[in-house]
Amino acid sequence: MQTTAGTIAPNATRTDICSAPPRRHPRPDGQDRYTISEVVAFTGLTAHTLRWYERIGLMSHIDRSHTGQRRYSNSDLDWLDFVGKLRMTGMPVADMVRYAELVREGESTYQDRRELLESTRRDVLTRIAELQDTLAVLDRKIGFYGDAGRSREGESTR
Amino acid sequence: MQTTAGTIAPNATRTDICSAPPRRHPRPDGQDRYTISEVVAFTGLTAHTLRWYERIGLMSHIDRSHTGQRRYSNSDLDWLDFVGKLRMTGMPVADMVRYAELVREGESTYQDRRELLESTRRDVLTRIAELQDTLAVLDRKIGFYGDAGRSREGESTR
DNA sequence: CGCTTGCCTGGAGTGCACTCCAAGGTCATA
DNA sequence: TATGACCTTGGAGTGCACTCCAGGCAAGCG
Repeated sequence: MQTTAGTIAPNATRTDICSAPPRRHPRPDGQDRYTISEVVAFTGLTAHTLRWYERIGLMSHIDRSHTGQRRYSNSDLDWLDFVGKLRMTGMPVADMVRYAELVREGESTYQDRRELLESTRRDVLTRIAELQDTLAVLDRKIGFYGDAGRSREGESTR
Repeated sequence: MQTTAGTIAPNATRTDICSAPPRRHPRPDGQDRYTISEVVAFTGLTAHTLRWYERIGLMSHIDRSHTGQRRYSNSDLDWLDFVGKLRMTGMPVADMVRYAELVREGESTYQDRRELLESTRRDVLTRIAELQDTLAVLDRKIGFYGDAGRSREGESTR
């Protein structure tokens, strides 16, 4: 199933007016009724996982075809993108569901959402710092094994 | 149980001669026979986890007191430190066990160990880049909720 | 029409990394 | 010497995030 994934579709009709990142969708708005297997191809998630996300409320109910099959939209794809980012921060799925609920509750939850994102942001900064620390340790050890492979590293499993 | 955690003990007798990072141990070498609960306090791991690490071969057998209780050494602490770093990279425990086995097998495994660390290093770099990407997305969204809290973000759960 | 392929559902199963339990031995302090 | 905190073991249990299964519906094609 070859799709036009990667097509640059300028989504001028969307509502994210300001500081919008250049989003690209496989098909322009209006023709965005993707089957589950197309979304699998776009996102790398499995169909199981997509259905499960819907079941637990991480996505609101997806449009259906007249026979009941899921038809995903461009904004579903955007949401999945964002969920993927949150997943990379190590945020538990339950917290993502909480965020999704806040979004569904409407504008009154702006403050809560902002706080949640800011706390996530702090977590990300911490994690980056930890990883850079780890990188330094790895570089040091790789140095031992590479250059001075002879001199014993002070390493043992105990 | 207050300990002298954080004490700067110059471990001049250790074998990591070159490019050694300034390691600090709660007690100097020679008096380093920590109980499991001391190690819990130092590392933040649970006693359960420490015993489990030993069982699965992530640590080689720990010294025991005359009655069979575990007594951890400074180099055990160093190893746990390193394991903590590897854990932060998202490396599966099974891979860490593999690395531990390589260390136990001796110098003949230098090449393998180096390759493992280098592949881990690449993973870490990738992860840092992903997180920085995520950070940009978060900052953008936080901007929406903060400054122009009124203008609708192009966000919905679908 | 039959065949294949794709999709549907609720519920059960999987793998990972712990996490806890029961039953008992040990150690420090009063 | 007694009390209570700490330590031991093998094996079972937990929580998370999927992952799969059985049984069935629907569409496209020779």
